[in-house]
Amino acid sequence: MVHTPSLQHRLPNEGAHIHAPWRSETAKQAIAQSEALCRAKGARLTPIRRRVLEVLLASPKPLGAYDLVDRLGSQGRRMAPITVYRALDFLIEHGLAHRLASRNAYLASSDVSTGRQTTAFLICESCGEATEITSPAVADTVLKVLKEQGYQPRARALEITGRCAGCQDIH
Amino acid sequence: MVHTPSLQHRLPNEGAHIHAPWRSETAKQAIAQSEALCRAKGARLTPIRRRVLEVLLASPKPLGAYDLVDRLGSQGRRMAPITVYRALDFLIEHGLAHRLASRNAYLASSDVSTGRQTTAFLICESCGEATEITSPAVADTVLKVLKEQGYQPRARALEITGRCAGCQDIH
DNA sequence: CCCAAATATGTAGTGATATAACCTATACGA
DNA sequence: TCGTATAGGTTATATCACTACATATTTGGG
Repeated sequence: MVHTPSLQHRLPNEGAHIHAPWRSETAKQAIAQSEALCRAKGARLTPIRRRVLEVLLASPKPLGAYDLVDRLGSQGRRMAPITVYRALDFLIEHGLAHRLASRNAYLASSDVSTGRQTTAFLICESCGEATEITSPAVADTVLKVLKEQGYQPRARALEITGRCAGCQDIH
Repeated sequence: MVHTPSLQHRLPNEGAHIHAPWRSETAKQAIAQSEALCRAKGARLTPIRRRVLEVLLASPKPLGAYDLVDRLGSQGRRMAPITVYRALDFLIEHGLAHRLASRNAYLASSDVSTGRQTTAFLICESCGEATEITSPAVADTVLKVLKEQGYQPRARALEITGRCAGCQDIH
């Protein structure tokens, strides 16, 4: 059991936050935040990168790189895979998107302000939906374990697989 | 850098255990355990599956599927990738091996007796070595978060990235 | 403003990972 | 021992990701 009162008592549910970026108002807000963040950093959120981010934000589920190719190319000429990968690299590097290694899929960061802290993804093995959470309890525990083993932590994403509430009884 | 278990497994660390299956005695023991486990379950640890497991056990680092193809085929005819993948499927299904999604790599389960409990892997982003640990603290925290979000837990592997003690100062 | 350097994108090809489809061989129980 | 289930062989292909190099665009210094 991990005790981190200073972090936990401020938040309900031990501080796990969830977000719903694919709803259009929220997505607009996310784009605005991303633009602000890039401006502040001198990073260039070009039209291509912005479109990739928009498509990711518009999807409730993580998308594969070639899914993105398809969706981005629906209007006009098909985009080369490498172009999408480059845009994804940019977005990930600046904390605007994440890669789910266990699914070879990408999703928009739902809360840009958290930056590159340790976040966790709950991934439903049935429907594939992913919920991004920032849980101090998880972060603290992970940090502690890393420290114990002499590892220098690198803020990365934790992928936790389960079966979401809507998929409990299926199959 | 390889750490000797005798130095680490008694750290005051909330009970996180590490293992060193690639040392031959330990590997032999692991094979014996695996055989016993398969017999008990009526699962067939065939020669191919056993060889794949042995190669995994003999490696201090996770191996890619095609690494396995190379190592297994060094004597005699090259094994088809699908054959290795099928063996890996078997081993993973029975808790004898794990897949590290973040690296597209596979490693032997270092403690067969823990079965399919929640285990965690500390993966060094520099040298690629992976340390399997079973940490009650991590398991509890993850379970709690899953429960909060209405997820039904599925015992899976957690991949935690960092930089191991031996790679702190490099690059 | 113009040019040079840095950054971003286009284009073609390839490497790396994983599986499909179909068939044959072997093991196991009735 | 025969039939079924499981394992493995063979060929081809799907899927994911990147290399190498050319071109275009942006940006800052003169």
